[in-house]
Amino acid sequence: MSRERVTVIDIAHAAGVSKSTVSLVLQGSPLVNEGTRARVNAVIRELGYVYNRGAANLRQSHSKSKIIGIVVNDLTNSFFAELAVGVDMVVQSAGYVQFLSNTGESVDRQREVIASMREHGISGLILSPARGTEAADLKTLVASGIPVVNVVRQVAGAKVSSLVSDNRTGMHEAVRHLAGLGHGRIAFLGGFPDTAVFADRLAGYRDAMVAMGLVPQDDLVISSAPSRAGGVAAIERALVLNERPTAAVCLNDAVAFGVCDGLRAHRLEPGSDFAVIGFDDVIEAQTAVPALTTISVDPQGMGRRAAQLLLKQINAGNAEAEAVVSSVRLVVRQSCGAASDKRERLALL
Amino acid sequence: MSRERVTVIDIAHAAGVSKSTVSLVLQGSPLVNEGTRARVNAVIRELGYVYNRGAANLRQSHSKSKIIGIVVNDLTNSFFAELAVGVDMVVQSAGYVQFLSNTGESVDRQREVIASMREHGISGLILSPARGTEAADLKTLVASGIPVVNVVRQVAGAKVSSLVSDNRTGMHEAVRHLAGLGHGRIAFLGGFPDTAVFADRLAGYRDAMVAMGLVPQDDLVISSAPSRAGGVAAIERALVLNERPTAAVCLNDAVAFGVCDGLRAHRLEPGSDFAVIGFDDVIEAQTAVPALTTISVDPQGMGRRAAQLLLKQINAGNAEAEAVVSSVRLVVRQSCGAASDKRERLALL
DNA sequence: TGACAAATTTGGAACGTTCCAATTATTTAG
DNA sequence: CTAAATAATTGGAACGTTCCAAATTTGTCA
Repeated sequence: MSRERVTVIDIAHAAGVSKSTVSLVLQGSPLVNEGTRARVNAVIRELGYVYNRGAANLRQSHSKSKIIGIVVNDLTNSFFAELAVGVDMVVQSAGYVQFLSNTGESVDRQREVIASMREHGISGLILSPARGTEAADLKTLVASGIPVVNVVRQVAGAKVSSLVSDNRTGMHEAVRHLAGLGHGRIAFLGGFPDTAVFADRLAGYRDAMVAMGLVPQDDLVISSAPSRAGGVAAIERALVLNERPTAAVCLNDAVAFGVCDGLRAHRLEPGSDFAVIGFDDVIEAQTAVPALTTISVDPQGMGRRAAQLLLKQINAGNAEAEAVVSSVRLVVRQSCGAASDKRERLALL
Repeated sequence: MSRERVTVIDIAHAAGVSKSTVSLVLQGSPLVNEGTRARVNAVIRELGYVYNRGAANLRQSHSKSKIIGIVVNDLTNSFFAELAVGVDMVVQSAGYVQFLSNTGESVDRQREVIASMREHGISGLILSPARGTEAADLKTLVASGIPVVNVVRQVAGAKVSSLVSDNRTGMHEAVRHLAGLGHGRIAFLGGFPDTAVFADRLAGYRDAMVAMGLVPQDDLVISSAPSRAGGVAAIERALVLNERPTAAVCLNDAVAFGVCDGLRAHRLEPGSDFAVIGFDDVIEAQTAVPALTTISVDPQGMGRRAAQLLLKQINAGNAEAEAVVSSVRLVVRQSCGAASDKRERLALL
């Protein structure tokens, strides 16, 4: 079935030039005569030649493999799917192709896939590290000069670039908005306490509480898995407190959706009976009912930026690690029961 | 920064054996003495050697690159994200790594990414073809002996394996269920008429209509983009018909969600005022409000099966193209206003 | 036209692995 | 103890490209 491969030598032969010339044409070198170039290109098309990057990589530097890796901790979360799409867009148009793997929060799996990607010679890696990833896990990778950009989560002590959203400011905004609507008992729901994201967002929550003259009570901070199911669990616990909160900021949109589910299970309507704000602005946030008020981080844009950052580092040879924080903005929709929506809601009744 | 690479020769030297022996160890050959193997492995770890698959591929057959490609037409659709996760699971544990690309329904982009993947020497490809893909687009790929498995959509005339869900039977089930609930005017909403998926599902709809003694009227078949926005548009058009439908089967879940949105915009509550059934059973289907009655195709399982099929073909050398249709089942939830849910609904009032 | 410069082309040595045939070391059988 | 068989190891060619230094062709100017 598989007829034998057409190589650069076959092309050279058919075009009546040397393999070196063909190679030059392949690389778009300006050194070759226009006529020759045309002839070679014609033969290439005619014989159906396909470039063998493996062979080329053997001779060239590491950083020219035109492969980047992207490994995320949970691809079923649409935030990461979006992120991957963003990355794909920019690497694709830069002529790269991406290895994508999902770790499902397993550091073992993560170690394996990164090792596998290294064997294949990736020029760079975009990583949303699994929970529990340590700087040591990235040690050999960075030592070998492969640029790494961490997204979403940082790894303490790792000398790699990172792109995270402005978690603290974002959560600050969310709390301020709720306080502005008159809420005093605002809960912080969801997330694993040992993650940087949790810490940052919680810090923003606390900042804002004191800034708005409220008391950040520890029992209003309820951690859980950062998932829809986690959200349900968290609101369950919040609703049995002696002094129930009247509003909540959630670690992310998934948790927020779960919180809405949980509220309904208790005959409470999110938006009118209880205000909830998410974080991320995943696609479903705007179409859900009620539409979710959330902090928009534009996952696809974040993917694009991460890819650009990575490509910059790849091309720069050995740029310094760079930490960029991506700004976020509050998107007010219905789930927080904002004034404008209240009017609309009343009009319906 | 990047210190020079450790090669098999360095290992050989340090372990006091020849490079051939090291190579044998790397491949887990039984020909090498246990003592030697242990010594070599120790050195490998010690020097931090990383296997260079590019070099190995140069010498080995095409089919051993341990890379498979997966290209989908819309990664932002969580159906495909799920599918990719399924594929990743099985290829990962088979020691493969996957190139993943998104075409966004562009055949040009698709052509580019497939070409790029070929250059990198993929051993096989899982493809959910962009709209408008023709058999000719896959011609060179299959001619070069690279196994291809089409998923979700087939490409007429292409001699490649395919894995599609049983669209016809699934839609048949959906319609029969609605008819059983007493609905007579059932619309078929969403999808582009020039796709095989549309044709199959529509056929199932028509089958079932006549089987249930109903008349399949053409004005009840309303095509649109197979997206949430398309669903909104489709239901808009359905609601201005002289004789409004009272229920709808939708091309997929995305359309169904859009239909629900559109219904609410007209003060109609999906589930009680109008029955809607989707297709795919994406993750959100069970947590949405109302939970979506839909035809479950288990996207992740489908990804796993596609990957298994592909790996089988890769290992077989040159297996025949195989067309497998994956069975589906109706999952009754709230959006169709099924009896069990009506009771629950009444209890709430 | 000759000399020099510029433009183009080229052979061969790498790159890091696998594979083959051949070699050497170790057992086993007689 | 030797021959044959078996186990283990090995050097070198090959894979398809790029890179370098050198060679060849073409063009320019006096």
